[in-house]
Amino acid sequence: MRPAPRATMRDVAALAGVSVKTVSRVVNQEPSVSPDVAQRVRTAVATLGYRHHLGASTLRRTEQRTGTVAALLQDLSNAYSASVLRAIEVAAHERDIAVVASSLDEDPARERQIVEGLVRRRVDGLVLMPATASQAYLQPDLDAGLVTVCVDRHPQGISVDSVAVDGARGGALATTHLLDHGHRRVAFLGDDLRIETAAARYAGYERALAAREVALEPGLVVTGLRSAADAARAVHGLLDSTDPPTAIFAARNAVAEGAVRTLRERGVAHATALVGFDDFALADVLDPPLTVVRQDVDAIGAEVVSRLFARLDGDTSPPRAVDIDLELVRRGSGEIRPPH
Amino acid sequence: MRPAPRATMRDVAALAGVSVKTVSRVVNQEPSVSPDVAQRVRTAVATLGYRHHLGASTLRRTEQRTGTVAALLQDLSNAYSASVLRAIEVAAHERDIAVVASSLDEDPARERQIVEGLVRRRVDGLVLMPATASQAYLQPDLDAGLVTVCVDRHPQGISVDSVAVDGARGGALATTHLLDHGHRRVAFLGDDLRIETAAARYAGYERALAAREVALEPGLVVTGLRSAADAARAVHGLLDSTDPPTAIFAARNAVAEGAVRTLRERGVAHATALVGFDDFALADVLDPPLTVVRQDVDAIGAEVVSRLFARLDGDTSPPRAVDIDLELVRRGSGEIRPPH
DNA sequence: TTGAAAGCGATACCAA
DNA sequence: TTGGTATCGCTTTCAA
Repeated sequence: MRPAPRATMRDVAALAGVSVKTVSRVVNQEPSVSPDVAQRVRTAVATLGYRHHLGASTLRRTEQRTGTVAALLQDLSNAYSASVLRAIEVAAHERDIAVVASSLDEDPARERQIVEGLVRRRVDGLVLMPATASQAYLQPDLDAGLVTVCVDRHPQGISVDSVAVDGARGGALATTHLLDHGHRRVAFLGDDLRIETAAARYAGYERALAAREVALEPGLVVTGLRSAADAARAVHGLLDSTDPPTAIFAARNAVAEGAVRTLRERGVAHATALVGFDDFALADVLDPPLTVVRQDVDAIGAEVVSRLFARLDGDTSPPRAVDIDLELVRRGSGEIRPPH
Repeated sequence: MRPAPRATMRDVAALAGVSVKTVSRVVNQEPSVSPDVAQRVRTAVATLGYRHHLGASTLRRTEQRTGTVAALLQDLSNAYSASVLRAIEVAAHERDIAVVASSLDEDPARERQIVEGLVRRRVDGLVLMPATASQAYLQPDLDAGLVTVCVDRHPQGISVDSVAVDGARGGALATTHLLDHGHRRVAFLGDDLRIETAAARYAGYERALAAREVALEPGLVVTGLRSAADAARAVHGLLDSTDPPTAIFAARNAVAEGAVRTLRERGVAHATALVGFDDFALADVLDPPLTVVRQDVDAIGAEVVSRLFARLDGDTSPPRAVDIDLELVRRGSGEIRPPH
C-alpha cells in the first residue's frame, strides 16, 4: 500500500477558503490575521492532519536556518561523549532544534565524510571532537556561516571556539599524586600519542617526573591502548617484566577499567597503586577504591552549549578557548605505598 | 561580517557552460553524461566550493526521502540507550543516513513534542522507546509513510515492529535465583510500575514468588525509583525496618548502583544478596561481585537496525514483535545465603 | 487584514 | 547526450 500523500498549505487554504499566504501567516503565528480567519485555518489544519514542512520553509526563507545542529563525538557509547551529547540535546530541545549525533572513532576519513553529509543537509551548527589533524577543510563552510565549536580538543587550521580541559595538568596531577606516595616506578598507560588528549596527559606525566627528578623509563610507557582488553594485555606485560612498576597512571577510562580488572586477577590490586582518568560509576566502592582525575563533564557540556548558541544567536566576538577545571578525586588505590 | 552566499547549481552550470540539468546529472552520478562534460562540471564544483543542497533535492524528488532517521530514547547518558543509538548510528552511516538523537526522560509530553518536530523535518524513520501510554497519535504520520520501530517497549494503539526482552522472565530469573539460595525475604526495588518494563520485571518477581509459594510482602516492594540516590534511600529504609530483607532484586541499573553503594556503606554487602538488571562495567570486580540479568544490547541494536532498514527498503510484511534473549550472569553477590 | 505572483535550489518530464 | 520548462511546498514582496 502506498502512503497517502500529505496535505499541503494549498489543501489547507482551499478547505479554509483563504489564500496560502494566510495559512502561512497562521502557521508561523504572525500577528496580522483576524481571529475568525485564524480559527478557520486551524480547523482545516486539524481536519487534514496538515504538518508544516520545515524543509520547504527553510528553502525559501531569507535566514536559511534548518533548526538542526550536529554533534560529532568520538564514541557515543562512551560516558564522556554521551554526556556532551546529552547536554547539547537538552539545550537544543528548549529551542526546538534537532541534534544529529555521530561517532567518529578516531577516524579522520569518517570525520570528513560525516561532515560532508551534514553540510549537504545544511545543519546550522557543529560540535566537533576532531579526529583529524587539521580541520582546515571546514573553512569554506565556516565562511558560508556554519557555526562550529570544538570540544575536548583544540581546533587546528581553523579559528573557532573550543572547550577542553588542561590534559597536561591532569596527567601531572595523577603522576604527582603517585610520586607523593613514594612511587618511583610509575607506568603510563594511554592511547596513541598522535591524539591530542593522549599526548597532553603524557606530557603531564613527563613533566611531573621531571619536576621530581625521576628518570622516565621507556619500558614503563605503553601507548596505543584503546580498549579494556588492550589495557589488560599491557598490564600483564608490565607485571611479567623483570622490574614491574609499583604504580600505574591509566590515562583513559577504558584503560583504567582493564587495569583494575587485571590487577585484581593477578592478586596485586592492593600492592599496585592506580590512578585513572575520567570518573566511573561505583569507582568509590571498588576494592581498593579508585582514585581518578575527574573532568567536570557537566561543565564542559554547559560551556559547549553556551558557545554554540551564542554563535547561532549572532555573537561575532573573537573565538574563545575555554578551559574547564580538572580535579583529583582521592579515593584510596592511589594511596598505596611502594614496598620497601 | 555576513556569510558569503553558497554557490548553487546555476552558478556551477554557468561556469561549466552547461545547463543546470546536466550539473544535476553529474552531482547525482547519473550515467548519461559524456566524460569531458562531467569533468568540466566537477572542476566548476571544486572551484566554487559547491555543496549539493539535500533539502532542495528532497523537495522536488518523487521519493521524498530526507535521508534522516531519529532515535527517541529514554536517556542518552544511560548505557542502554547509548548502545541502541550507537548501533543505529553505525548502520545508518553506511547508508549515508543521518541520525537525530533525543532523550525522552519518561515524559509523554516531551515525546509528542519531539515527534512533532521530527515530522516537520520529514525524517524517514523513527526508533522509539515510548514514554507515552499510547502512540495512536502517530497514526496519521504512519499512514503518510513514516517508518517506526519500537524498542525496549511494545507499541500501544499502533501496529509497528518492536524489539524488546521478556522483562517478566528477567524478573523471574533474578527472583528465582535468590529463592534458590534460600531467601524468603526478597525485596523488589524498581521504577514506577506504569512503565512497561518496570511492570514486567515486577510481574516476574511476583510470579517467581508465587511459584515457590512465598508470600509477597508489600513492605518489601519499593517502586518509583529512578536514580541511585532514590535507591540508596529505599535501601536505608528497608535495612532500618523491623524485619529487613535478606536479598534484594534491583530492577534497574541506577537502582543497583545505589543498592551496591548503600549495602557497602552499611557494612552488609556480604550479608545481603543482590541481583541487578542490566550489566555494569566492572560488576565482576566488585566485592562481592554483582550478579545481574543481562540484556544483550548488541543483539537488540542489531535487530532494531535490521527492522528499521528493512521497512525503509520497502518491506511490507506484517509487523513483528522481536524478543531478544535474557541471561542471568551469576557472579557471587546473588549467591549469599540468608542467615539461619 | 488579505492575496497574487515570483522564486528559494533542486529534479521530473519531455523535447531536441 | 543535452537542455528547457514546470514544479516540489513554502515565504517574500508588493499591491489591494
